[in-house]
Amino acid sequence: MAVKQSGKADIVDVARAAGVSASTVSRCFNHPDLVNPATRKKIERAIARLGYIRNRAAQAMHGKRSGTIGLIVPTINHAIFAEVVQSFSDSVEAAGFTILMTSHGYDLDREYGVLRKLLEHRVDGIALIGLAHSAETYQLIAQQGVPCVAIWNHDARSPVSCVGAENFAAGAMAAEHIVGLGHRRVGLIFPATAGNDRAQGRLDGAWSVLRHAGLEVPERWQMESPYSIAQAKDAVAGLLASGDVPSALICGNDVIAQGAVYACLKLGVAVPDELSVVGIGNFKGSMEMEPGLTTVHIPAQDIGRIAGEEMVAAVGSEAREIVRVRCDVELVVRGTTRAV
Amino acid sequence: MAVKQSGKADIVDVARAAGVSASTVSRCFNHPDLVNPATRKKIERAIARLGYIRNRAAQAMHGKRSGTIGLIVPTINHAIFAEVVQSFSDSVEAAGFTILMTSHGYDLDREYGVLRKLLEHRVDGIALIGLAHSAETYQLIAQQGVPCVAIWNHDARSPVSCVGAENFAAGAMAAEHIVGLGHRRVGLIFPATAGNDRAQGRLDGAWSVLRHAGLEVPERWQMESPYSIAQAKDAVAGLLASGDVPSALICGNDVIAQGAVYACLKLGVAVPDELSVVGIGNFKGSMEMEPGLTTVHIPAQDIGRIAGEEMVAAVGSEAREIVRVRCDVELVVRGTTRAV
DNA sequence: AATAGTATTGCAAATGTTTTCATAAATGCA
DNA sequence: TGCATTTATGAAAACATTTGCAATACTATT
Repeated sequence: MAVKQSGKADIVDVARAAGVSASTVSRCFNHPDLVNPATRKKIERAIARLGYIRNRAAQAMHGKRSGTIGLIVPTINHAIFAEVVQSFSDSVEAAGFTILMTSHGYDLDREYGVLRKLLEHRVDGIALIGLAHSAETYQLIAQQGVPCVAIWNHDARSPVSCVGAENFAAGAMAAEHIVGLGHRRVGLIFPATAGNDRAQGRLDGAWSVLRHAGLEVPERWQMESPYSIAQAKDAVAGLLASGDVPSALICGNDVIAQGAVYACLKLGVAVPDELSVVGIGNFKGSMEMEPGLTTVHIPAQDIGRIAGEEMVAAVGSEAREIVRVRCDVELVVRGTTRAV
Repeated sequence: MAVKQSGKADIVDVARAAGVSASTVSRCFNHPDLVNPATRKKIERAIARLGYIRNRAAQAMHGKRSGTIGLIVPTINHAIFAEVVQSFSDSVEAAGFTILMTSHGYDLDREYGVLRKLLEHRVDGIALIGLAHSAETYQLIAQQGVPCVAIWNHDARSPVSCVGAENFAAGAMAAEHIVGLGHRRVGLIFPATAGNDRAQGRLDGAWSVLRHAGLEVPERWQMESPYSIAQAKDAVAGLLASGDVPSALICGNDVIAQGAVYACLKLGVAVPDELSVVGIGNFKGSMEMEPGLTTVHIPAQDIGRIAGEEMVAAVGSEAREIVRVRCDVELVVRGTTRAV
């Protein structure tokens, strides 16, 4: 019997080639201990000969797992998400799952749309970034009863499981460091906070500490910049050129901080002697910069790994309890800050 | 009639609720023009009321598209892959596909394994990074007749479609720039080339130009470093500390180049006055560095977008012709190189 | 009014697999 | 040797959907 058109073998072709029934072939995959070692050999040979590849779509129809985890990110085109996505992905792949990934570009309506698509594919679980999502998104997840883990933020009152750091604490820690060094003239540069609860939390944390210390921040020292080196550099260069300059700058993340340091380098402003700069995140490269960036470490790799483990556990169990894991942040003092 | 257990509605529940047959509901999704607008309304209301979500696994069983594209990357934890993955992903998502993503950590055997898994999920197409893959991988793709696009490299004799730049040209361009500036004492720092045809091509290109110019590169100036700022910085710092230093350094990519520049900054070696540094890639941040990095621009975003478009086209057509798109590289001279 | 054509819908078969149940063969024990 | 178990296998139903075909109702044409 000749091989059928290549790439079209199904389970009954294999069964025929091995001289057994389709049931036996199926069992050979799913309960190998129930089939005679001799027949198993025959079947395995037939599989190899025909180049058979199981069809998970057909398996998934039987209420079985699809073997996929849906991952929804704002964008992967950032150092920080790339790192957390990679470790999350490694972690769930180790348990045999594959990642179905989509991005929404910080648009919560698009997020709802891609969530629906993921559910059409019958993902076994959903991972999201952050805890700021639309009511429809949360409702759909609850209604479908699909395991869900929010990555990156910790909140004791989160409506779904979460694994992450407290952004408020991170922002507060950065500000405390600056205040503790005696700075009174402090600038802030953060991204727009709409739909970005990470940034919002950090900013709130920083403000809380600054207010508590009795510091005012004039409007012109409150800057907004997306997570882009180029735009942050421009914004800070503008500030430096104005001549009216704070003695310290708290940045929404390390990318912004890096842009700020480059702006200083370009305009001949000494860091940290004339301006102290603190970032948040401790991204790759922040340590190696010259001078090394003082920042608040957020353990992205741990967060991704733990989130993956929680996801696998949730998919494996029937209970839908909410688990919340807090990963601690930590101040890393390097060369871009000094006492005034 | 009460709603069934939430999240469990199937197409016949919807049909019952709308007072039509399942076929009509199915048609309502797939050939809406064939169903009466009035019935369509009824059905849509029923869908909304029951919170029904189509099951693509069941659709995929009918030889229909699964609506997924498999994407296999060595790692996403690099600026450069993140960028190309993002634009590829945007591009295929615009056509309604979702990305099934896996990584293999530069291990070609694992690559074969994850490819099989992707095929089990009946992806409509496969995207790979680079053209260096195992014979089994290529064979499986050919045998399954699944559309395939290799991203990142261009090669006129590639066994599958490809969209990318010629790494040989990129390496040659970097070397020509250095030679053209009159440098005779040149160092090389590249990652290990096993399983990484991008690096190999660049290195070959650089060597070709250097040899042609009659330059020798002593062993001690041929360094190896992975794509890591930290390790590149260490390696170059070691070189600088040795006292026997070239006048120019050609780096395997911008991450390595950045590490090299930081090493100089740290040890007080002036760039470009004492050492010229050229990178390859033109990553985000390379322009904003101080001094700005001279590098060879590889249009990652274009490559990702075009690869996505080619993928969508290939999935839509029956023909399996190989198409090869070359994206040109370009020298970007900034502040880290000067004539000697 | 008869005919032909078109629009709309339902029935039933098909898709590739898993699983339940039943059957058959082999084994252990008296 | 006969009976009860155990082991190995197959037949058929089930899963959620799509689609070819047939049936019906409606519209236009003569």
